[in-house]
Amino acid sequence: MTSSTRDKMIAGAADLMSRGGVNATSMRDVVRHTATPRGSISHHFPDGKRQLIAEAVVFAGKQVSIPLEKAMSERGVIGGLRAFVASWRRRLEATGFEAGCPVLAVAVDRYVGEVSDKDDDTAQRHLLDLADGVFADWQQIMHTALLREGLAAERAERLATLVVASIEGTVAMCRASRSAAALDQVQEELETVLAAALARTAK
Amino acid sequence: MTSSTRDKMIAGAADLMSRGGVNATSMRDVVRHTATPRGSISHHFPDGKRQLIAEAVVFAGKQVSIPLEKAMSERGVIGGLRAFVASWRRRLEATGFEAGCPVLAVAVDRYVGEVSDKDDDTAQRHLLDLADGVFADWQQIMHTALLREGLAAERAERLATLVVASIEGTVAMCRASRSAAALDQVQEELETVLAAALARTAK
DNA sequence: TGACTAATATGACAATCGTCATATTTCAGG
DNA sequence: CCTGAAATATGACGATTGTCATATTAGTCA
Repeated sequence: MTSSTRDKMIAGAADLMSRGGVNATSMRDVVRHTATPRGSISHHFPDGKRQLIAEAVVFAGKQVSIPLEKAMSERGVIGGLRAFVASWRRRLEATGFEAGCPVLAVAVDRYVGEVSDKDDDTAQRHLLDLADGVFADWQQIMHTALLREGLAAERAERLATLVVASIEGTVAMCRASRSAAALDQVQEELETVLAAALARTAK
Repeated sequence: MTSSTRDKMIAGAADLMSRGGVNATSMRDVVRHTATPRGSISHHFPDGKRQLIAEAVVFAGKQVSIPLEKAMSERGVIGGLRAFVASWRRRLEATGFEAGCPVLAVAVDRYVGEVSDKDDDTAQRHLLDLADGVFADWQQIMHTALLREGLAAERAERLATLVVASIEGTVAMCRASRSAAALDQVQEELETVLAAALARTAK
């Protein structure tokens, strides 16, 4: 059995990263926040903090993509978008606008803590590749859902990028304003755009 | 004369923040990166790092809003959008996709470095208020430009939020992918949305 | 039960952080 | 030139960071 301690550390790291970014999340914070033994860090994550962050990014990616894919196939593009936005709004309001997206945090922050500049660069590139993969994953789910409803491939790709990027930006802005108003506005405009794009192919 | 050292520190802090976030930007990095005297930090910024970050946010906000406002009034909404996107693309490509938006970094990161949790909360809230003010400033420039071309107030507000949020998110995603492709896609869709919204009022 | 590995506990290490006290330099105004 | 304030230089402080070495416990299979 893979230790539950490991999973708790990963989930806790993702949560802390979503609240304060990569460098505001210390290993001591993770064990404090998750009530896990500090002595097990190097045992479960022999590559140290960069490994924990990397696994937290992948974890956060799946945590979003799995329900997103289900909502897209069950309720269509518009319904999937609504579920996507609703999950972010729930997270924002449940935490008093303290928690955002840990993947965006990895994309924005530079990981510090390597000894040489060479290792620092490769570690940073690895984390960025993982974040990029998560974003690409979310976009592809949106992309295939749009294709399924008849959109042209290039248009579907552009719209998928717009949806993911705008919601990522909006979530961060909502944290700054401590209000979900921006999320309401963006949701409405995205629904309008998607509905118009889908209506054009349906006629 | 207000010291040029002070301005260089603020600009350098904004630059480093846009590359690695708030907590990856140390005061020693700022003086190293800007070749400014380390002994002058507490002289020019008696409130320490939080003051430097705060001034860097305001600086970065004006650095964007001033040319944005000019482009909006000279070239209209579509032209202003293109100038807005182009300036971000230039920044991304000129730095090898290392530099992003320092205001987004403040919105994503939690500032650590205060002694008490009480001071930490108020300092964090202050920085978030500044970041929120910058975003609101950019949105309002877009908002008034849309009003000037005949859009209804609520629609103009929603579109302004969509534009700022989606571009902020896209810039971060472009850093992760080390490619400006997402920026191209988002720009095209935003232009389509704005053109359609403006055409409806023009008829 | 005995043995062996996984898991956790504990303390220490060097490095870096923001900040501050103190000393020195720079330089405009009398 | 003199003076006083602004600006810079320098070193140190305590606190925190990631990491690791060592020791102890837990748990599982023979």
